Amino acid sequence: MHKYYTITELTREFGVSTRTLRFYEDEGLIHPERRGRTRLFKASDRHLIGEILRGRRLGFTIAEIREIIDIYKGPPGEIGQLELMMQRVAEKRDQLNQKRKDIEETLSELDNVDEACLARLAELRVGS
Amino acid sequence: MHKYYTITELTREFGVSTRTLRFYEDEGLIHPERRGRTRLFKASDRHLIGEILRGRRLGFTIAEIREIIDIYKGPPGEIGQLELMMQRVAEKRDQLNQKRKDIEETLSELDNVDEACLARLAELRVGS
DNA sequence: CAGAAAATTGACTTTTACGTAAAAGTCATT
DNA sequence: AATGACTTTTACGTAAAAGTCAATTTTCTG
Repeated sequence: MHKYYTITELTREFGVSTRTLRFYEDEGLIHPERRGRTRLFKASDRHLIGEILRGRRLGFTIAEIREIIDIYKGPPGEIGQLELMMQRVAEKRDQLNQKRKDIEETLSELDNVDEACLARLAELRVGS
Repeated sequence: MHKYYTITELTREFGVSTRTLRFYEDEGLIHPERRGRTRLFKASDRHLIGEILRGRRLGFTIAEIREIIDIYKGPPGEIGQLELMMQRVAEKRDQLNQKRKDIEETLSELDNVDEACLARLAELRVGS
């Protein structure tokens, strides 16, 4: 039961252009099958595109996204490789924690602005 | 008690180039004073640079960072303006919540990878 | 099987966010 | 007065990440 997706189905679903998906293929991030010259995307490709775009929303570059994808590809066999991989995981985790902290800070400042707006509105309604 | 910062003091503190800070000035994000032609940065400028770079780490464009900064500039007086501002705050909050969700998902996948690595390492040590 | 609709490649363009180099001006020390 | 560390403006350059356009296939549909 292989359901294949066409490129435009996916562009519609994810809100990106065909050019973008082809670009990701050129960059080696995805490897859709071919029937003739036409690309056929499987569920796993679709899933991967989701992860790529998630990385993009977080401001990661293509190179960084590639690193993350490589990590997902599953643990290798050899001990040295495993330790290196765990180190890379730790680095990515640090980056993400930094971003999360940045988000919390920004959100809390937005909260302040919001409260200030509400307070000012209340004043205006009473008729300061 | 005006302590001024020079441009290179700030580049060192924040790990950016002078070009970057001048660029942010060109873009109207910061407005350092001048003594002659030389820029003098105050504590408030320094603080603002911190917020700009925080936005940058989160993958916001200069235009988006400008929007956020404009929001911080404090609530305006008029009712219509206030409502518009609260709307913009809500939009930014949505963006940030999306990013936070993206982060949580990515972190949890990294956790899986990490566990898989640990499991594999344990196997290897026992001697599979 | 024709014709429309969709997909392909390739080349060129655009936008963003700075980098870099040139040519001076500023300032504190020696 | 000279050195050295900074700083300025102006201007052109560049890498990343697509967008756009044109010319062809390919595939789907009636």
